Amino acid sequence: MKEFLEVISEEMKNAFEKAGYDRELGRVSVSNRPDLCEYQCNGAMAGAKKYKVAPIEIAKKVSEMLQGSEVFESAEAVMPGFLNLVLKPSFVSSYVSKMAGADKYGLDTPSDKKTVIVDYGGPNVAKALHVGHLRSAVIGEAVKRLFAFCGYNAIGDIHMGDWGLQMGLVITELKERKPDLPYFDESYTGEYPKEAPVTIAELGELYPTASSKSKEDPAYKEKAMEATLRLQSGDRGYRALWKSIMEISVGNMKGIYDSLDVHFELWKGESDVQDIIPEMIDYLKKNDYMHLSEGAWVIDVKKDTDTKEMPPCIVIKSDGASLYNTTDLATIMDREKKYAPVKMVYLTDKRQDLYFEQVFRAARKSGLVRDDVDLVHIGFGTVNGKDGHAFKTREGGVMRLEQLVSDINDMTYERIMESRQMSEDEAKSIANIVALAAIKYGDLSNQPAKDYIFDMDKFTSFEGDTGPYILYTIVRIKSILSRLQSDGFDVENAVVSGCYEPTQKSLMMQLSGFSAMIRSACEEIAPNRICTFIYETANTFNRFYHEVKIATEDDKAKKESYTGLLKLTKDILETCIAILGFAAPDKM
RNA sequence: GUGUCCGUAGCUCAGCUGGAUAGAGCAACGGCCUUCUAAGCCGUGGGUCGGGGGUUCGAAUCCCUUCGGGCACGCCA
Repeated sequence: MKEFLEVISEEMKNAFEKAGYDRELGRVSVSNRPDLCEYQCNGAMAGAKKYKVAPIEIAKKVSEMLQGSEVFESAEAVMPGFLNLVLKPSFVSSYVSKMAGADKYGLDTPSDKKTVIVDYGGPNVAKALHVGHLRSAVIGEAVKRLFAFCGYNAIGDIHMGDWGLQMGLVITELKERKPDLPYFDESYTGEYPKEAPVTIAELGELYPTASSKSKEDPAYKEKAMEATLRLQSGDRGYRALWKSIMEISVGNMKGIYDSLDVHFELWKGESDVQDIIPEMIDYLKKNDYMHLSEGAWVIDVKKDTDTKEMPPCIVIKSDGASLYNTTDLATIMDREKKYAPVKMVYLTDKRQDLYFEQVFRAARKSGLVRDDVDLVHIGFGTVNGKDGHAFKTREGGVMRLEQLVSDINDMTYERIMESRQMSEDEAKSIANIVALAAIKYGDLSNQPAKDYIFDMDKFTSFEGDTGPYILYTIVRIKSILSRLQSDGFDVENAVVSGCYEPTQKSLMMQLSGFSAMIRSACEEIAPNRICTFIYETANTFNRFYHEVKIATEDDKAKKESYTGLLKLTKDILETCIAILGFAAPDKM
């Protein structure tokens, strides 16, 4: 289905053509002066020079061509050459009515499903999830769902850090504490215990301890590196221990990601590509993509057009070990072979911008991906506290993700109990839904690349541009619909048939922008656009809500059309928040 | 030093490919609940869009320059 602005522009372009001007001048946009008109066209001014005519003359002529238009109620030419447009209510309502009946509310999707891989989450197996992991999870999940909605086969990969020095550190520290474990007994040939040697709480504490020890004590660090090497070279006991640690760690992560309604199709990590690294290295060497520099194997990624310094991409360190770059390149190669995606999207901290630029260039140059595969890095900003510095707990420690979610849940629960009457259980379950909306909307409504301030009080205050406000609006709609239902009104078959009120027309025009908004959000990988759209939609709806009483409307035709619009508004809002990764309760 | 992102109301932020009086939210103040959830709606006050040049009929938006800040810059991830 054609986008709303396209349909309108088409009408305008025809008028330009009929008036003897280039039809491309007829592009219509939403008015930035809502007090004057609904839509506007500035083409007359753009064309003035070309035709050596005063813009107002062009505008006037075009305006004449639009007399009797089915689309425009009025198209007024005003100085210096604007075309101020007001739409026919009948045109608006017929478009909206078609939208309501169309698949995905009229969004066109490609007939063949192309694959997009979204690489997000990126947790470190040895470390507890903290606030820093929030953005990657929240934005990544939204981006993945957005691609899926737009007709792609979207695959989310968590890409865990499960193979590096951090594992060696954890193993070393564990060995110090529990040297009698069978994993450390080289002569042991039996089955290793099913039960993990550490609890998740211990694990969370093991890494920080080991990490600080290794910074102070070179001998300790040496041991950790040895342990890492031993693990990587396949020591039976170490592998079994690693597997055991992985299991509890992954189990724990799943729980936390589930609580955020974040789900991955692939639980891959650095360890998964170990087997193909030799093959890749071989390929890179054979084809001379790699050369030795200062003892390390590197791929030169400098381009003549570069105005900045571009260090080479190091693939093998001078001590012969692999690193982050190695596994990332191998992962690209692996994904290319297994999924042949058209796009790979990475969500990490923006500090890794240069790093990904290097990796992408290296992958391209060496032909690890086809030329037309789009490799994009979405670097996001930091989550800060009110003081503008990295978000911390009250005590000044690192805020764990679990803690953060549970704090927001509690605050939300209290807020509900303050102003609503319901059972404790009901309030708790609603609190979880609302809290998730608060967290995710609070994050997603910001541009990904910008740092933002995670203000607990603001996020749980539920006023203004917040997730809860959006949910509240949806709940209001649900409430009317259920009232209509219980009044015996045929909600199910109600359709948008006519337009009677200004606020109703505004709401229809707002909803009409849905598919264009989704398309641009997807093209630019900007979930914040969806937030802006639903916020505007909620505002527009609430104005309509206050203006028009639906349940008590006597006119049957009006009531039906209102109800149809109500349903569409609810469906579109719910579709949007589902893409963003949260949902609305039935009441709140 | 090189590169990169940013600087918009007291605070937090929108402003899409340049367009007519720069928008929201919070905070402040004033209205609106016997009628579909007041977590809402309506209204008031508040900004030389960091500064200076330039391009243009027209600039928060594009170009240059300058000041201020964040971040990154070969063997970490």
